[in-house]
Amino acid sequence: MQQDPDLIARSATELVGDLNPQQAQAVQYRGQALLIGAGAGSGKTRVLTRRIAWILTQFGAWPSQILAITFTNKAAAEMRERLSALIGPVAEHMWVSTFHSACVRILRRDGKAIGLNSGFSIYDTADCERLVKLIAADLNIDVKRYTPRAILTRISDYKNNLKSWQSQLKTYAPDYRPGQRGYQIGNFGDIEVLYSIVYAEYQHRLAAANAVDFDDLIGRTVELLRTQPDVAAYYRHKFRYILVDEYQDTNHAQYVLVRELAGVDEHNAAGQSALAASGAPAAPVQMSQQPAWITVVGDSDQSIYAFRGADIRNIQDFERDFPGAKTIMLEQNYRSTQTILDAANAVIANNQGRKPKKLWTALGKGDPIIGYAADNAQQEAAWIAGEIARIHVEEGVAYSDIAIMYRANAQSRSLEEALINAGLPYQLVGGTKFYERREIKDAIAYLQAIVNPADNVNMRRILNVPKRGLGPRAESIIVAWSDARGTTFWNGVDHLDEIEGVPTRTAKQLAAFRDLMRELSAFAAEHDAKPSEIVAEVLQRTGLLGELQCSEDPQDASRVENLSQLQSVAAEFEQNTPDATLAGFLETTALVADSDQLPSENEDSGKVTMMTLHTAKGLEYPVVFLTGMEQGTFPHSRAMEDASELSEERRLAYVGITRAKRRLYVTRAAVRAQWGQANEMMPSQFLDEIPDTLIDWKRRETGMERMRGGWSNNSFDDEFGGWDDSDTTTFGGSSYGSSRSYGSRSSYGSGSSYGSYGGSSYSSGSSGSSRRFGSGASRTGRSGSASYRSRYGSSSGSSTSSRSGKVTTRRTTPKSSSSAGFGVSPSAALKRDNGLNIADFHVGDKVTHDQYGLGTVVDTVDKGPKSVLTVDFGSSGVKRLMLRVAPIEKL
DNA sequence: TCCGAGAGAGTTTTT
DNA sequence: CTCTCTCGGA
Repeated sequence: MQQDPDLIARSATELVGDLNPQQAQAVQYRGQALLIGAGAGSGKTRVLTRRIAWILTQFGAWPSQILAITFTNKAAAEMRERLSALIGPVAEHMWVSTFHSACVRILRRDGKAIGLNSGFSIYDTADCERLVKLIAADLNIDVKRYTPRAILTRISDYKNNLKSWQSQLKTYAPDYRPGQRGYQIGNFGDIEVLYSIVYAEYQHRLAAANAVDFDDLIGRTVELLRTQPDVAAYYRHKFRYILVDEYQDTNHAQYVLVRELAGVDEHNAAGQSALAASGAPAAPVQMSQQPAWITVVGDSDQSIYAFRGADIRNIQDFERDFPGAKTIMLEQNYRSTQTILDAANAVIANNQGRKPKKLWTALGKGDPIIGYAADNAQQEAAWIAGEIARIHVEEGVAYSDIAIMYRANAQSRSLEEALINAGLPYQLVGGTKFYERREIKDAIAYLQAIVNPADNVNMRRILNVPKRGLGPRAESIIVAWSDARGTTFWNGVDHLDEIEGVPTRTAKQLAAFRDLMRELSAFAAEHDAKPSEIVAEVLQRTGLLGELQCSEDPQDASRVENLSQLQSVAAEFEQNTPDATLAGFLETTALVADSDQLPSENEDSGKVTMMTLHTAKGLEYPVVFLTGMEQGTFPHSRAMEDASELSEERRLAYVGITRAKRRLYVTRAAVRAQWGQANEMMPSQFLDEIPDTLIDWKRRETGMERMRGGWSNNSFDDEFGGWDDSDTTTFGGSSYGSSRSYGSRSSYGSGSSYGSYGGSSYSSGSSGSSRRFGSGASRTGRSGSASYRSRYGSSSGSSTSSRSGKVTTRRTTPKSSSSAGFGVSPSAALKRDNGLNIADFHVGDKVTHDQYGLGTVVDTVDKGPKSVLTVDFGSSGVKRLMLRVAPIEKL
């Protein structure tokens, strides 16, 4: 067979010479189904890329015959990069992508057969929620009782298990016709009835809008392959080798998709497999009616996405699902020290029903794990910051070699603050995503509406953004017209002249909107290959940018910046993409993941990385801090009851521990504020599961625990929950190095670009960066802290010392809150009255407003409890305030 | 229609 | 605490 000139031929020695026997075997295996059980750090990406190279050069396959699936774009990009290095530029046109983008590609090409036009929109969670809300409003569903989110979760479950809306409807609500108007959900005995109806309606409207959601990308591709034999035949003929990474995280739909693409079941139906008989089967490339060869790589101990429908049985039952499958286990770890692996092994061993597996390493014992028990989250964060500063200076550890991990995004706040205080550069991964910001979503909605005018959700979203006097009233006029004709919202706008009873003003504004969209469409059509120019045009012409630029609100300044960032992203896209289109650009924005924003492995960001444990999967760092090791935080409180959910938490712990290469820290806090409410936290059970000999506790018990003789016997008095102690100023790590005070350090690090990614605004740190520090101190008036104060009030501002000689200074200053009585919370006071009397105010008086700041009274109207005060706040404008409830204070 | 203010509800993890 | 929704007033 003639080889592609772009393909660098690699000899067998080059491909497997430096591998261990199991790895080499996995690379070379010939057979229809191969499961590589790849423990953490066992070099699976290496094996995967080598295997692909092997298939190309040794089996003589064409690059186009390979489909390699990963879970994130970043993983895909990385694999492609490694492949390029290994086999040359040919890797660039191979199908190496995520499940989702592979499906987009298939659906763009062949989706027409199942009613999807190629410009279809991909709805993100927010879009989907909007759609469900619209439906709920139309069907008169109480969204307080049945939240759109809960409904969507259910719909997602259906889709992940390939339950069609048709079958759901048949079972639970056979009388419902999707798209019928004026239907109101009445009484239903079974909640499934409601779900089924919404599901059906939801799919109906998605179809009408030429849109799909994330789950549909998989589900509808399966539908396509199952219902269109010619399409299925095309892909089955095309892909002869399918490789799936992170197989333990596949859900049922993805599992079926792989089978369908490979043509496994078609083949089984046609006749019995010939491959079991022959010892060394020929590569399928020569016999195209054979199913494709499947390689899956995964580790059932790292399955952490069950909440999203991942079914761990896919990997556990692989050998049963694919008869004749070969399993190869990779247990040698090349990443971590033995100490770290021992900890990981010990923790995961507590999970029931798993195949025993023991990672080992040749790297030696290494440092002990370092433990630290803090009094509260702030102190935990401060200690971490101090420790990072220390190892950076004393041990020369680069910031970019350090990662801080936590269970939930909410935990990042205190860590961020501590790093800022310590002057350490960091980068936050995840949290509020760039593409989820309001201004970005608005801009994208325009683009989406241009590409796909049928997209009712996005079209309706932008109708009145920026404000152009087209409110719910105008919207409903159009909706009524278009619904009655079974057509799209845009069609209604487009045929505005045919609609009767539109108020003149509204009609005029609607016409302006219509013309705007027509012009933008025309512009987009002419500049389709230049998404960045379309973005610029949209931002300008719609007034999206202008509105923000004129705004006084400082937040809007960063929004402007984000919008210009969007334009840069578009420009970058069109530079890196040979056949760039606007639709293509939108696709990339729809399918980005948190981890995609991480710099690739050979880039040194020079910053400490902070992220959730989920995001951290697949990554590795020399130094890892595992924070918030408390019952209720990690394992998460919602997961502690259920055995299988707890197992998943434990796998998450396993993932976290095995991210560390050289040194692992585990930290916890005795008190963690959640929602402004402080709670006592017990140490995580996962800490107990790590053999004690592996952990070197720098501080084992917290101050309070010592005071009370440990946490083992007595349960806590609720009053202790109210520690109001964010203002810890000094503390010493009991046995730790020289006692120094952390947290006040400010001279390390570059001192610039905190929390920003790529010099721009990906992270949350960029907008309103310095808002709210030490929030704990402002919690006054809660019953807990009030009683705390009365009991410990004498120690306020002074030092409490405990046996270990630890010195902690706290300040519990109650913030002066506007004229509310002692012991009454400000909000409770507002509810009744703020106690202000209109008689006390006169024109010319100065007042301060919580939001607007200083102002001058320009008018008073005495209407008893409904008295109104008019105040000129200067740059904030003149406001009329209901005196009774206004957050103001007289000066 | 727009705006501000107040009430209320919600936080696990995410392709 | 923070975001969203609802309500009342101009």
